[in-house]
Amino acid sequence: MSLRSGRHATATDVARLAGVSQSAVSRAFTPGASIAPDTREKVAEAARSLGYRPNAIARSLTTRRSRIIGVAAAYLQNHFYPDVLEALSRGLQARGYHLLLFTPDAGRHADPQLEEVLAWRVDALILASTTLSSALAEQCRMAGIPVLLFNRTSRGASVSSVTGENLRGGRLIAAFLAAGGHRRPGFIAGIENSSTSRDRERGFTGWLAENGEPPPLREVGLYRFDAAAAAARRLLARPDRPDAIFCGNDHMATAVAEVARHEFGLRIPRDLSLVGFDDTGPAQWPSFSLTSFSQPLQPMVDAAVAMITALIENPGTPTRHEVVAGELVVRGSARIPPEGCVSIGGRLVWRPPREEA
Amino acid sequence: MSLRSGRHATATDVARLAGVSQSAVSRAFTPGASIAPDTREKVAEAARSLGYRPNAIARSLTTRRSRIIGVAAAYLQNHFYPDVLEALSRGLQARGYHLLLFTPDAGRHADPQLEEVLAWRVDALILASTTLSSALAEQCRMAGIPVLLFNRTSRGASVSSVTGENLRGGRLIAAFLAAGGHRRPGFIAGIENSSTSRDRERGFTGWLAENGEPPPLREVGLYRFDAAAAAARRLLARPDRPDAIFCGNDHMATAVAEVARHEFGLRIPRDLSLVGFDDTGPAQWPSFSLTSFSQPLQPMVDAAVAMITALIENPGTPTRHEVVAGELVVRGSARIPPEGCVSIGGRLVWRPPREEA
DNA sequence: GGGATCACTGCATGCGCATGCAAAGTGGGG
DNA sequence: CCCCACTTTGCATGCGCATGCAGTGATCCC
Repeated sequence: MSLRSGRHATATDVARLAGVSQSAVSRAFTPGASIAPDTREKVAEAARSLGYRPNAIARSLTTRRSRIIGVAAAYLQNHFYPDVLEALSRGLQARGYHLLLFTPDAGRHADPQLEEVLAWRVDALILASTTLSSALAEQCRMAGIPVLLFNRTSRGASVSSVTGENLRGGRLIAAFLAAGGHRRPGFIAGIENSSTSRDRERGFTGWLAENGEPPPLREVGLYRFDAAAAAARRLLARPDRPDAIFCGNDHMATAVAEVARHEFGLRIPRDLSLVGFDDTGPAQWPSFSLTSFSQPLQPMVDAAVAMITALIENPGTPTRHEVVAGELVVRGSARIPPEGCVSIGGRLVWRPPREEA
Repeated sequence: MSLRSGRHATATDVARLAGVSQSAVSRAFTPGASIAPDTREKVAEAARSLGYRPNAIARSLTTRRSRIIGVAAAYLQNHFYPDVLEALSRGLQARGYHLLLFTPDAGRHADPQLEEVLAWRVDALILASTTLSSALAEQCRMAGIPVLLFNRTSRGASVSSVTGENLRGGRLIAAFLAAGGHRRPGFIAGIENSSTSRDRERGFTGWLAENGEPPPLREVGLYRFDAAAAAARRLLARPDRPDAIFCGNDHMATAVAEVARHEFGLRIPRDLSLVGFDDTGPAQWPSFSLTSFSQPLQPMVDAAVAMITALIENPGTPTRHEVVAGELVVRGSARIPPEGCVSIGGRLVWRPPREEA
């Protein structure tokens, strides 16, 4: 079958068999190249019989485009990220890109080795995890490779990002809980120095302060299940236990629900209202039925794909911070305010009676 | 900083600056190559000042080793797979490999484009999904690239695999349920033609038949949440509703638990016993507290990493089918038999009073 | 009918690095 | 003091493909 046993056939092999030059073979596999239809056919024929496929590695070397996009992801326990990964992969594959996975080393510094990323000459890098330092992003940007932050932003507005409406979501949830008659709110933060957690908290506490509500009791859950469970234990063991808890994401909210029910015997929402963020995964199951501010997966991924391809194909593209709109999806985990609920597209969402920017 | 603006520095650039040949630079970055310590230092110095990193693409071209491993994964909703992905990535990164993600196109044929896989000259391919046809595996094997099936096997024993104890697990669960006094077992299969589902079912029904128990009521859940929920509805709506259900994996078991409780008002395990397979993710949460046959993640991943690197570095390695031992982890979702439970490493597991192979 | 336009094609070269080979340098032992 | 063994180095080449450039016919138009 193949010429040199074990080896893959090369363009030269195909050229020889088809009686054309290696250039012709290359052109036959390059859309839009100048080549006669029957030459193309001859080449295709020969390629078929040799089982030839252009070598993407070699192609990358000459074109200086790897068509590989690095994606740094950590802590896939949070269901949001696997979903993102799968959708991103599909979206980018459709455009001829593939994802190369980088996973931070467990023990050490949370950044995956920058070295590795640069060595692969990835066409772009997506940081899809709130736990990664933005130093990596900055370094890559300086090395000239486009970076996109997914579900987080960077302080210096120099790196593009796609996020949900963290600030608005936080405010809306505060308003929602207040409208539901809660007076002792609690908040479980994600990772302290992540923009996402900060914005959600800022929105939440901001609204409370502006509206004369007491500030929330606060614990840190690090976006992790076990840490959130521990935070919940601290919060619920207090004599002035909160009557509502806003969790930085759904993943932590499920942990809180477990602890509240199974360790403290609380009923949700009668004894405790719970609100999450993401509206994804187990949170939607009847057992949790979590009220949550949504981060619509497909729109966010679509935005990311569009931005990343724009950045690659047009290096001059200015950095942008895309904020994808979400809704406060109302389910059963939090007391429902007497007014403000509207049904949209089969979902119950909450809109504040008087909208506050 | 770099010579040609925007471009990455090359080995030649570094060589010029360090006053050595390009070969020396190459050797400086090749562990074990013949090079004097101070030459290496000069090179390192120059490389540092230029921000040079060897180009992995070019290196792959000359070494004919991409150090990329393709991994085909689909339906990351099932929590088992994200965990696998993360652990695999970490394990392989530690050995200098990276994962390139292939996702089957949503609509069409479930296989990711074989073309793509081959084009990238991946050093190996891991099929980590029960939903992928083994045709792909076969073709790759014939193309000379090592293939490893993860959590599935192939009929013709020509492709290596890592699986859990599907057969024994199925048998054990049958014995466990029988010992718990259940007399109307139900079974929800995964994907019909997946080896994993077949083996689990074979073990389950085999034991029942051998021990004079009635055959289980059977439905198909396709390893998917919604399909499993639908299967549960069919099963639970019957007049002769099963008193126990063995689900082909935990993901489906959670779906069944949701339906049983919230749609049929059943209490678990009083009205219905539930057993899953995988022992991972939400199944371990108190709300589900699922009794489940474990597929220990780290041992399975370790085995996979060892096998895949062996296959790459020693192409002659014979195909092997590694079966990683698991335990029937006893929690609260199924009635507990009067005897057979032992506590091991802080976990309650079930061992049949008289072991049956 | 002649020059020009056009569609193809092959040649040559380079992408960035690894590596076999030979040359050069370094000691050591006899 | 010479020869040999060993270490270190540079040279040349090739990995497989893309692409600028020049060449070859062919077609076209006046």
